Order: sequence, then C-alpha cells, then structure tokens
Amino acid sequence: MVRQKIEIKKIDSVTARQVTFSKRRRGLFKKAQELSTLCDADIALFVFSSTGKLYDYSSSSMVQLIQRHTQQTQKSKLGQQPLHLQPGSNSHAMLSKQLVEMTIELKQLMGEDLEVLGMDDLMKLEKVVEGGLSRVWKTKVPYFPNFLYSLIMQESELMEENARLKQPAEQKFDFAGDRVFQQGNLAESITNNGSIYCPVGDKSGSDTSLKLGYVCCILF
Amino acid sequence: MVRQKIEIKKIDSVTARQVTFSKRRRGLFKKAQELSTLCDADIALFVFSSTGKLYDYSSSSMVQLIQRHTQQTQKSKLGQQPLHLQPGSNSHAMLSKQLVEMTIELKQLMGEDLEVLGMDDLMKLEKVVEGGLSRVWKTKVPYFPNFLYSLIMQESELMEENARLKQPAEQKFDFAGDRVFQQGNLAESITNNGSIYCPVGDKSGSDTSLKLGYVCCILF
DNA sequence: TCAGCTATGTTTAGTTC
DNA sequence: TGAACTAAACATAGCTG
Repeated sequence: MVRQKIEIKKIDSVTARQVTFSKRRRGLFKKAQELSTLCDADIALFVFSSTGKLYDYSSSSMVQLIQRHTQQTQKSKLGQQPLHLQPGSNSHAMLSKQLVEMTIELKQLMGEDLEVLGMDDLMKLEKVVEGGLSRVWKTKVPYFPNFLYSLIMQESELMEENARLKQPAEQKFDFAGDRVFQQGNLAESITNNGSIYCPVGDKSGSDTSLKLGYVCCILF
Repeated sequence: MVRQKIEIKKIDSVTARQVTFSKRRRGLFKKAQELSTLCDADIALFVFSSTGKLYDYSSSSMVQLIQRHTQQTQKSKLGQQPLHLQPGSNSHAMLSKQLVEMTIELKQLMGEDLEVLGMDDLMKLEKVVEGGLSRVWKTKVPYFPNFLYSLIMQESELMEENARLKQPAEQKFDFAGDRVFQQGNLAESITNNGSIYCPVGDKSGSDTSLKLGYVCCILF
C-alpha cells in the first residue's frame, strides 16, 4: 500500500500509537545521541509514555544536566500550587494526580529531590520549612520547663520571672535537645515584640567559639 | 557532489559543527514535538551547545517533568514501589485514604495542626523537619558566592581563600537572605569534617547582642 | 504483541549563491 | 555568516508473518 503523509495529531488507534511510539522513540534517542557526539553537545532527554513509563537519555550525568538547566532557567512553579485537598474533584485520575503532586511536595519538605530546584525555589522552600520548624518549636513550648513557659505566655508574671532568673548565667536555659543556648541574662533578652535577643558569647571578652547547630531557635 | 555517509564522531571543523548543530537540533526538537503529539507522551529535552548555550523543549511543565523524572529514577534506584498509581490497581477508597494521610503529614511538616501531637511526636517531627532544612541549605551551597563554594568544594584553594578573608571582620559574609553571619575569622572556623564553627560576638568584649534567626546554617 | 519489510516521506551533508 | 538547493541517507507508516 502506498504510504501516506501523516498528520501530526494524536493517533487514535491505541496499538498503532504504541507501535509508533516505540519506533519514533528509538529514532529520537538515536538522533539525540548523534547530535551529542557530532557536535559535542550535552543533551538530556526524557520521555514519559502515555502509560507513565519513563525512558531517558543523557549524554553525561543526568543530575548535573538537570542542575545546569535549572540554574539557567530558574523557572518555577513551587509555591504557586496550593496543594491541599481539593474537594469535589474525586475522580480516580484526579486523586492519583494529587497524590503524586503531594508526594513531590512532601519529599521536598523532607529535603529530598531538591537538586531540581533553583535558588528561588530553594529560598521559598526554606521559608516554608523554617516556618514549620518554628511552629513545631512553638508547639513544644508548653512542654518546656515551667519557668520559660510562663515567661512567654503570661506577661503578668514577667517581672517576677525576671527576678528569679537574675542569677549566674551558666546553663540558664538549655533544652530541646541542646538546640537552644542562652548565655547571659534571659531577662534582658525579651523584646517588646515577643522575640528574644540571644546574646551569644560570654562577657569575659574571650573569643568564645561555639560549635553551633542552631544557635537561637526562639522566634515567635 | 555525491553525499557521503557520515561517521558519527565529533565534527572537526568548527563551522561545519555549528551548522550541523543548528540543523540537527531543529530536527531533534521537531521529532520530539511530533512524538509528543502523536503518542500523547510527555517529553522534556534540553541541549547545551558546546559553547554552553541552552536550548530546551518540554511538552508540558519542565519543572514537573524534571521532578517526575527525578522521582522515578530515585525510586527505581531504591527499589521502592512507584507511588505513581496505575489506574485500576488501587481502589478509590485506598487513594482517598492515602491522600488524607498524606495531607496530614504535609500539614504537620509545614507546622499546621500540631496541637494534637505530644512531645514525643513533636521531637520526631522536629528531627524530620530539621533534616529537611539542613538538606535545603546543603542544596543551596552551590548557589552561594564563589568564595564560599570553592572554600568548601576545593580544598586546594582553602589557604588562598583564607588569606583573602583575613580582613576586618564586619560583613565578611552575609548572604542568602541574611541567614548567615560570620563575625571573626572564617579561616579559623573551618573544621576538619567540613562543618563550620561560627563564632558569634566580636572580640571587643562588649555585649554584642545579635538578633538571630538562625545564626549558623552551614551544616554538611 | 513483536520483529522484519519496503515504499515512501523526511532529514540533512555538501554545496552554491 | 545564512538561506536555499539537491540528492543521498535516513526514518518510518503500513503492511506481513
């Protein structure tokens, strides 16, 4: 039979589509490889079939190429997609899609798969994670030793607390897994907006170097 | 002249290479587009010329495709079950359940709905979020100003960098959204395991109170 | 499904303008 | 440079086993 010029639109027949996909995919990868070799170019190519299967090629390290790409484009969708349960859209496909998207966000919040993100995205993500962490800390406050809890929560007790706390500085507060240090006078550190100044270093004037994880984690 | 079959190896002539690059690149992108249309596939393609210029194509959101790619490859490496759920293989109810659970986890990671958690859970959550944050920071490192990046990545340049940094301390390093402060001598702060001591406070001995977010966020 | 097989359509190397 | 041409090389649609 005479071969026809084909129109570029989605092939209706599923089997024909699969066959064409297989053939053209191979062709595409071959071309990519040839271009890379002939012209000394770095190429990354990935193809998801309509069933979700991934085929990829990269002339060198895929991760590196992705990073390079991300750095050059800085395109981002992070923060634009409100990823909360969308009521009403209950189709199986929608649920699946949401699940996948949520998985991506979940992983990023836990610090995985970050290499695809550019600086902008990382900054946004950092903000979100920091916010979360700060709220975790805040939630922990009621579990803290009483003196601090009341200090923060009950303004009326502030003066009294201060008096009690005006003592030699050492180990005045050190809780929550050694993450918070306070050397100096806590009372002097409470600001009028509720945040806490955290003077680090001692008053002896010596060069007190602390090995720090987080130095001050009290931000409300 | 009779066209010869060409050998697939780097083209010697620079001009010929550029011409071929231009022609074949267009061809490649066209093929990618056609494959995407004909077979309903998602395709991402990026090409760096030997001069470093980026050309890219993606049939849908590049970021999403990259994320999807990263997700799938990491999964196969880890040998985990793909979270990309096949239609039909999971019941609607299962999906819903997973989605709800994931939403809860997501919210908690972002610091919402924490009041139901006890101290134990909060500590666990804190660990996870801190881990994520630390990896976010780590991922940001390559974006940092060169002096710091090379300091960390290229041991051989360490001494030279140090010399440059031995200057009056003020504003010696302060980048990435004011999150990192370094007062003192950076050179003295590099430890042999790659972490950075962060002496805060100055050498005058005065009570220098810094209002701190995180003081030291460099943790490797 | 899958692997050949062509006849044709498409790409492109080498060239000219 | 770059666009346009042309014929060879290549890819592949539709078919067959």
